[in-house]
Amino acid sequence: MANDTCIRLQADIEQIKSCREKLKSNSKSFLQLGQVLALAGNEVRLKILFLLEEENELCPCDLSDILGMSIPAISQHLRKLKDGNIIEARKAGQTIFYSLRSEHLKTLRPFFKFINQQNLATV
Amino acid sequence: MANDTCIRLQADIEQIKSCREKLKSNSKSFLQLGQVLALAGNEVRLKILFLLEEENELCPCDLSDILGMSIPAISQHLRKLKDGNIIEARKAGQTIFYSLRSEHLKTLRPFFKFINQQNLATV
DNA sequence: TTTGTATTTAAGTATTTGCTTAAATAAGTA
DNA sequence: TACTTATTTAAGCAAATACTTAAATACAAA
Repeated sequence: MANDTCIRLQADIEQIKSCREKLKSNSKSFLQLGQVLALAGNEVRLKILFLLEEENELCPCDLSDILGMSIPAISQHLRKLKDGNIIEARKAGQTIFYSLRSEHLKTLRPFFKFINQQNLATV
Repeated sequence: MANDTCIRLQADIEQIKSCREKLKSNSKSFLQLGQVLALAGNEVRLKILFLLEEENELCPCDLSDILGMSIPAISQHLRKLKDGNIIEARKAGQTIFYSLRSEHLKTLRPFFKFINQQNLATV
């Protein structure tokens, strides 16, 4: 945070002040949305989320097969998604089924929509 | 990619096959969307994108003031967004104004909408 | 109880990320 | 021309990320 040169001479001080306030009043949203986007911004996790939306629920073993990745790698991605409250777990015997939490569906649905639209466009 | 244990005994082979195909036919979308989400998944860059949407265009110096960060730090974030084709630059004298590229607005708008909705909800 | 299956956890590591400081460009001004 | 301003680039570094392998946990069946 070196105070080198700024602020610039012709800067619109009012604009800068207003921007600072906008950030401040939305700070919670930026943190919250940023976390969800950071999780979805990994290609493996994006695929996992997409598959959970499509199939309703899947277990780590199935995801490992589908994505061609090791089980621990999948499990660690699932933990991140679970820690971020994006997915939840259901136990059935020794199998654990993961599914999307409805609270975040509103945020995620535009992504899925985008993917399905792209698919229609290219086929 | 250790082939440790999977696939599980009661796995639905058809489901796994169908999922693999879904991923394959959408592979371009996952790559593309994943890159945009990875860029937006950083809180600083999310704020920059939000501000560019609100203010139309801003220069690195203004963003540095608004966000309270060094100019090089801002500049490097802007370069990432530019490399990802999310923003574009316009030169005016020695000042460079950055703005959102319209192609990606469709993907980004739900985020801004979310932020503004949250703001309404909490005020 | 032993064995096998499904999953998680832990430790190690190579790569990426996001900043820092210092130097390099580029364009206006004196 | 030299000096300031706006921005980028480069090098260095601490922290985070995403995998690996090996060990631990939990449940079910023989």
